[in-house]
Amino acid sequence: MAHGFDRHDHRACVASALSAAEAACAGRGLALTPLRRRTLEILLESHAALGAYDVLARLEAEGFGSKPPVAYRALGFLVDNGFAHRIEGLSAYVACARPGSPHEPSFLVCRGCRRVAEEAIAAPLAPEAEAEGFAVERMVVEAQGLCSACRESGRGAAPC
Amino acid sequence: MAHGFDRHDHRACVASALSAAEAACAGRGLALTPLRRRTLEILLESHAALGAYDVLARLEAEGFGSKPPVAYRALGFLVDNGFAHRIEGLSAYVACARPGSPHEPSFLVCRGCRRVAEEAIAAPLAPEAEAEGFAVERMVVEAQGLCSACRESGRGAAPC
DNA sequence: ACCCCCTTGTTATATTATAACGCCTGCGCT
DNA sequence: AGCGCAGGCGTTATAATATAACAAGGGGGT
Ligand SMILES: [Zn+2]
Ligand SMILES: [Zn+2]
Ligand SMILES: [Zn+2]
Ligand SMILES: [Zn+2]
Repeated sequence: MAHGFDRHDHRACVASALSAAEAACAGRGLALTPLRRRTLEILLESHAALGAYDVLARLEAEGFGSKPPVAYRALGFLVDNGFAHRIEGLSAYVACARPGSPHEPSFLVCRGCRRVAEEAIAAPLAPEAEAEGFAVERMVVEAQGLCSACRESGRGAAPC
Repeated sequence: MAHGFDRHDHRACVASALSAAEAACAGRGLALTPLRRRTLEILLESHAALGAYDVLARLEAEGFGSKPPVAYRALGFLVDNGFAHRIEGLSAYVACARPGSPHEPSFLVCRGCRRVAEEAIAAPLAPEAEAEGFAVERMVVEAQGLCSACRESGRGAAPC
């Protein structure tokens, strides 16, 4: 199981993700430019999913461009190359927990704190897809709910 | 396996979904008003996912209100009560293939024609969630890809 | 020097979604 | 009948997410 909700050495988490991204870019001839690298660092600061406009605000505050395409393009690069993932259920973006290697991720997504745990599970639906003659290109698997911290703190609790 | 991409008696499909919705509303004290019923009929016309604004345009053309909340509220009613589902990967809505009974749906979603096949699979991620102390409230399982018809017709084919 | 590709930046616009308020109707109550 | 309330539908206005299209610069190859 990947961490995300548990306590862990997050500096190591960030460092290993960044070096994996650097290595993957070097190996594949991709340009991890300052903008793209900084965008990844912003996502890596926590295991929470950030909206594109949250990322954009951070980038702008640090001297990068201020218009939506700046963030969307950097996020697109990260997602296309497997360094980040889009969480469809939140329209938000999260750093990949296993950068560098291709994988079909699935997620536990807390609606209280927006933190995300990335899991590696076998893809479901393969037999059904085959029966329909359907060619699966990408699987979206997101479990939405509440993490233990949010449950205990009452964040996101259902109104009486 | 549910239909969606295969040929089938679609009039029966629509009729049974509508009568299931009527029965469920009657049984649960829900008001299947003309607006809500018509919205469901619009979704049922095909197995393709429709955007909220597509639905709104249809409703407006038929004399209902023309502003977004009209469509969003009707769709919200249908989704909340299990008569329709939101396809997160398309920000779109599709009629439920098994209305009336609660279920955790999963979908094959064609990016060529936006048609959707609803499947009933066992939820993945349960053991991972338990290990994290995570309380799953809703599973999103969507296989994005191309249906056989779209593959054969070249719709959505990757550029050379 | 010149060209070409890529990256970043911009302007403008499209698409999806919700907040907040008013009117009306149906319904239970007195 | 008269009243009050809840729900549904309509509106206005605005928020949030996303992309199209174009301009400027850099850097490498020839
Ligand atoms: Zn970490
Ligand atoms: Zn949480
Ligand atoms: Zn059908
Ligand atoms: Zn198709």
